[in-house]
Amino acid sequence: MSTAATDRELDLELTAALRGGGHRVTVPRLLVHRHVRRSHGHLTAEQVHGELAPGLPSLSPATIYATLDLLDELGFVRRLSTPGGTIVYDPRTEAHHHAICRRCGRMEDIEAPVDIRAVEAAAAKAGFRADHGELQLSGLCAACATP
Amino acid sequence: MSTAATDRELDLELTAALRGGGHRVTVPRLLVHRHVRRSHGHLTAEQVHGELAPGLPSLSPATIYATLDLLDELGFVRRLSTPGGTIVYDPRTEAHHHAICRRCGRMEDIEAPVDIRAVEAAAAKAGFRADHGELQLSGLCAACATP
DNA sequence: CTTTTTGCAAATGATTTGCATTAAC
DNA sequence: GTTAATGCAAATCATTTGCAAAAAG
Repeated sequence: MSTAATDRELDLELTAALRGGGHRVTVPRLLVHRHVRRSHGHLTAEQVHGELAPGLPSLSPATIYATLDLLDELGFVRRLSTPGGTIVYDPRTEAHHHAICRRCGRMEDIEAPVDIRAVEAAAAKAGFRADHGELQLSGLCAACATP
Repeated sequence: MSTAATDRELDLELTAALRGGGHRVTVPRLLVHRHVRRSHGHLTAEQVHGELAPGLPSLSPATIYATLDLLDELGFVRRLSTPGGTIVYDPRTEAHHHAICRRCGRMEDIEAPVDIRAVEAAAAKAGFRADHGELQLSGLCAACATP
C-alpha cells in the first residue's frame, strides 16, 4: 500500500480536491503539489522555488507562497513554524510530532503517541474548536549535543 | 503566595542571573525584564518596544530583540512562534500549552496536563536531548468560530 | 581603563501586494 | 467570453548587522 504514487495519481488527487473547492487546475499547482508530496522532510517556500525553478523558470515566489497555502487549506500539507520563526510545509498530515534543535534549527519527526484529549477538552471549554494538535520538543539534536 | 512581585524583587532576580552568566546589569535589561514578567499573555518584540518607548525614547528595537533573547537564555521568558510565523515571548515558563486560532492568530494558554514521556523517549532514542515540550492546538477561537 | 552594551541607521530576507497578462473553464 | 491565476516588480515588515559612542565593572 505504500508504493510511491505516480505523478498521475498525485495529479488526479489534487485535481479532484481543486475542483471540489472551486479552484482551477494549473501547471504551477500540479508541480508544487507533486514536489511537496514527494519530498521527505519539511520544506520552506524558498526551497520549493529553488528546486522547481530550473524546470520552470517563470515560476514566481508569489505563486509558490499562494500555492503552498492553498495546499495547506486543502489538507495536502501542513504549515508549521519553528521556534526560530521559519515557516515550513510538512507533507505528512497525519498526527505526529517534532523535535527542533535550538542550536541548528533542525526539525525531526517524532513517532510517538500523545494523548491530547485533556488539552482538547480544556480548549473546548474555552470555546476553542481545535482540529489539530502538534507537540514541539525543544533541545539539542544529536549532532549539536556532541561538540 | 502569588503576590505580585515588586520592581525591586524582579530586579534582584534578574541581577543575580545576569551576574551569574557574566552579563552586565543595564537599564534596558531591567526595564524589559520588568515589563515582560509583569505582562499577562504573549508579547512580540515590537509590542515591548512600543510600550516601553514612551518612558525611554532612546530604547532601540535592536536592544529589545537582543534583550528578549537573553531573557530567553536565562530562562525568564520562553520564545515561541505561532503557525503564522510571528515570534512571541511568553513570561510563563512552566509547562503549559497553547491554542492558536487559525483565523485571527489569537494565542491562548491551555491549562491541562499532557504526558510527553513517550515523545521524549522517542526523541532520546534518536539522540535528541529535549528540555522542553509544548503542545500547540490549531483551530478556531470562540470569536472566530461564531460568525 | 577595558570590555560589553547601546543606539542609530542601513542592510537583509522572507513574504505580500498591485496590476497587467495569461490561462482555465 | 468571464473569471481566476500567474508573473513581475515594487512594497512591506520584522529582524539583524556594523560601528561609533556611552555605560558598566
